[in-house]
Amino acid sequence: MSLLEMEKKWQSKWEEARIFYSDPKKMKKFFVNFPYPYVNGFMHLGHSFSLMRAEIFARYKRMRGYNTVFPFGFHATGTPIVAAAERVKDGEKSQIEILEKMDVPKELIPKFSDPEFWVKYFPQKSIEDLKLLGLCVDWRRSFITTSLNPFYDKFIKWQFNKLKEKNFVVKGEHPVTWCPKCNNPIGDHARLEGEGITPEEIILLKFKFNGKILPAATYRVETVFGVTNMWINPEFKYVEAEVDGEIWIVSPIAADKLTNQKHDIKIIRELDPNDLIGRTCENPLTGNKIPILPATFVSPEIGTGIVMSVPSHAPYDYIALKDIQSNPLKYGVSETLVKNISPIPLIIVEDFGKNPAIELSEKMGISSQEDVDMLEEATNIIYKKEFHQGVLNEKTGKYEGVKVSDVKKVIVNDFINSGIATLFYELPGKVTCRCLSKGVVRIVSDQWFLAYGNSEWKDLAKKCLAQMNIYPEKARKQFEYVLDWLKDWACTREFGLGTKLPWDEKWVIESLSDSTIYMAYYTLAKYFEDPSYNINPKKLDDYFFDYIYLNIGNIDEVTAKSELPKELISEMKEEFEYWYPFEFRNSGKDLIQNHLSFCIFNHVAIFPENLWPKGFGVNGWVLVDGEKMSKSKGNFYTIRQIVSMYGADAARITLMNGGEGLDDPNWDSEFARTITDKLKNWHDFCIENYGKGRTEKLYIDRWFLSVLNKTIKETTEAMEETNFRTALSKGFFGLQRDLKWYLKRCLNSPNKEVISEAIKIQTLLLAPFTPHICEEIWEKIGFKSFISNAAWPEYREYMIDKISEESEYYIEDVVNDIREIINILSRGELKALEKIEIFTAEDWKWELIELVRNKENIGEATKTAMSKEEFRKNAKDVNLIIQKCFKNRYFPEKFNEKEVLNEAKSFLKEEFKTKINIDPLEDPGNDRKKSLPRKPGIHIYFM
RNA sequence: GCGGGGGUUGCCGAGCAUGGCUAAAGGCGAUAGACUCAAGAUCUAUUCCCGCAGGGGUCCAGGGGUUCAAAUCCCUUCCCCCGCACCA
Repeated sequence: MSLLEMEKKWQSKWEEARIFYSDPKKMKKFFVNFPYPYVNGFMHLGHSFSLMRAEIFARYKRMRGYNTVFPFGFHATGTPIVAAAERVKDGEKSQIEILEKMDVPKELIPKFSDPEFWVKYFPQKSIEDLKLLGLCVDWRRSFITTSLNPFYDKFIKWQFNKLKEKNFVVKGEHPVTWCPKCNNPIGDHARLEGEGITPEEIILLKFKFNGKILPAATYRVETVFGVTNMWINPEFKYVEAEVDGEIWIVSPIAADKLTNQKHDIKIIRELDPNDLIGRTCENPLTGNKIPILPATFVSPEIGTGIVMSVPSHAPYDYIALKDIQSNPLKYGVSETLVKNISPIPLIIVEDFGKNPAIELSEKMGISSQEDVDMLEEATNIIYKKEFHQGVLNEKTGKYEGVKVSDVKKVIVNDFINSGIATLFYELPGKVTCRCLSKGVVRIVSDQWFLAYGNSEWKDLAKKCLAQMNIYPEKARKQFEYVLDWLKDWACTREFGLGTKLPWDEKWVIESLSDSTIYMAYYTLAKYFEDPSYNINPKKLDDYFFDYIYLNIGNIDEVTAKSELPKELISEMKEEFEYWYPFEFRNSGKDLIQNHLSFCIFNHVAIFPENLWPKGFGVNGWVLVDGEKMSKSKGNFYTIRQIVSMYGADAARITLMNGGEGLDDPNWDSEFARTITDKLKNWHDFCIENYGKGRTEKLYIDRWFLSVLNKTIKETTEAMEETNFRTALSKGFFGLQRDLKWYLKRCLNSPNKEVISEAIKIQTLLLAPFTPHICEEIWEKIGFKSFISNAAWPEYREYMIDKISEESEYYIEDVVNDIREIINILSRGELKALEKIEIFTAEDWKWELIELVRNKENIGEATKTAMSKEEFRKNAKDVNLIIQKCFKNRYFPEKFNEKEVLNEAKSFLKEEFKTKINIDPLEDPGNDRKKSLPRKPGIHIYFM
């Protein structure tokens, strides 16, 4: 039978027997889950590693005797699917290609213009794929999110009502990237350019100009103390406008931006920049009168089109100033106006002198304000240096002596409070919407937030984390950091699939926010998804979830309202109470800073302490043969591709062998290719050897039983910590090596009981990883029930036999020594051996070791030894032995070398295909003298 | 910059929290041999350098230190990866 057939066979047997359909039982339970994937495509290698960790742990715990449940849902909330469907509708080529590349049948593609079709198609395909991988999932509990699933919809509404009751959902405003034409926020997926760009906060400083305001936009408020002049662009028109009751002068584009940022704005008239150039305005902070000068580097697109000039710390300003001072007439200003302008240094930085901008501009050889690239670079360097290391000087008044990075926020607040500055948002790069319009920043008001910044809430979350298992424990710090740092999260959108905010239906609950406590929903999904229960979602409201999840209300009321049988409601409630909380949820480490932390927050907000999450596992991102997986590199694989190329068992074990901990696991194609044969060989070996062999007990059998038990111990420990790679390394590769040695040592004649035991143990240890082939072996060696339900092997302490392990190391060392000598002497060419003689150490050498074992140092030891006549006459060897022992701090325990060697004699004979003499009476080469304890003298005779 | 994780012998990766049996597991790759008409698979050996008797030398990002002894402890420098959000 081919491996593929084997996999098919067992997958259908599992399904028939419904062995992974887990229901409450009077047993200890284990609840494993995985963040449901977003259903805009097939599941791929990236998903498979994280979910495989959940899978392996689930199978392991099942074998450890836990009633284990592993449910699996699908996520459809959010905008990407809607946007993609929209694109299909528009016949957009690139989107259609994406689908084609996924091997979606051509005739189905038009159907993808409906988001609902995605939500039907991909979950179904994903389930197929995951079944091919052999997951032990209870598929009765699968569901999709959003209002397309009325049950889930009700559940999310309940969740948000709960949060609202506790004042954890609050209203506020926040800036978004916005398309003025579509009248919508532009998410990353809806952009032609500018992915990842988000609004940045900048400050407008209100310079006074004849009762009007010249608002200069800046990231660097602290430099207002050093402004020497203002810049405006002489080539563009400006406008005068009434803004929140003041008269502002800004570029027309800036006027538009202000409208989107909640400012009341009315344009009064257009303004020629030349009417401003040459005149003076007033620094609102220092009261200094400063000239308004022309500069072409000023862009009307950025900020307000008005720039304050700080030549000491801004390369642009310095260069522009130099330009104009060297040739005022060219710029149409009088010489007297500019000649006395000199930079005002404000910030002290270690690696620079007084005027960093001047130094750096000159060092880089920037000559004109048109050298944009170099100016940008210089600006960046200076900004970073000054922000992180800079300290303000005496010109900055009360801020003197403080680091820029420490005082920036304070300055901003001070300025805003005193009315000389206001907040403004700007995009740090160009964002273009799919409709080709340019994105702007818009302040969205009446936005709803989850108040993760709330300190009481935070404290509860931290308490929860402290009680949780984190796998690996190393990741805990990261969680602690994130819980501290999380701020309020905008939890509603105006667009996309999802559940409507129950009390404000213009909003849809955002995708990360509707996925925080849904693990509790799995316990009920089994009922909701089964039509035979005839549950009407319209009847299910908060009262229902209150009762099931929180034990609020009474059964009679719930029965009446839901129109469901009392017994069913009780069963559902008991089901939830049985399974919850969950023990293990595993994901990529990228979800630490949002989803997993949100999961903690929402649990502690809604559920009592006994229902808080018990454990999270996190892992790195899958590499493919050492490289990041990406579609453009052509190393992007879906689960179905992987399974069809290598088979499920090979794929599973390859994934788990790829890595553990927080390191990025590596999918090794070479390993995947070669492991199949190893597994197949194991299968064949089991069938050939199980229940066969000699009945006589030998010394080496004891050794192997000891090793077997040590392996069980180490593998189990690794499994408990979800260190699956270690588990494979000990429990498979290590054991295989030991088995090989065992077979060699007993001259391929294993003891029947021992070999059968080994076959059982090895197959059991492997079962979570490669369940299909293990089921097959299990069946063929005569077990009637599934290995998936078999008990994990128990470690038996009394089987551990230190002495036989030590003796075996000794034999190994002897073999290695003999081999080394042969290699050196024969130099690669094969010479036939005549015989090998082995001489064990004389008793007095062992006695010497006993004598010096507890001595402080070599001198002490030598002195003691030499005081005895019998050692004195072998002074040279005594010295050698003492030195060796002390050098390695290793004093071997005495054992009967001759006996051990004799036991292994036939093996040695077989191994070297020659005669072996142990302690022969004749010793013509005086080889016995060379023997040391645990290191016999060896003499090799060639033909 | 902040927070986290790392840098080990051709590659991947153990070991490092409890320093000594560590030239440093295992896998992969490579080389040689066995098997085969042959390829693959499998098996055996080798895979830092030197060595015609089991030995010696140099190694674990760089530098310094502690110690009888350091890949392992301490200090310092350099380098890489991830996150810093309103997105699934």
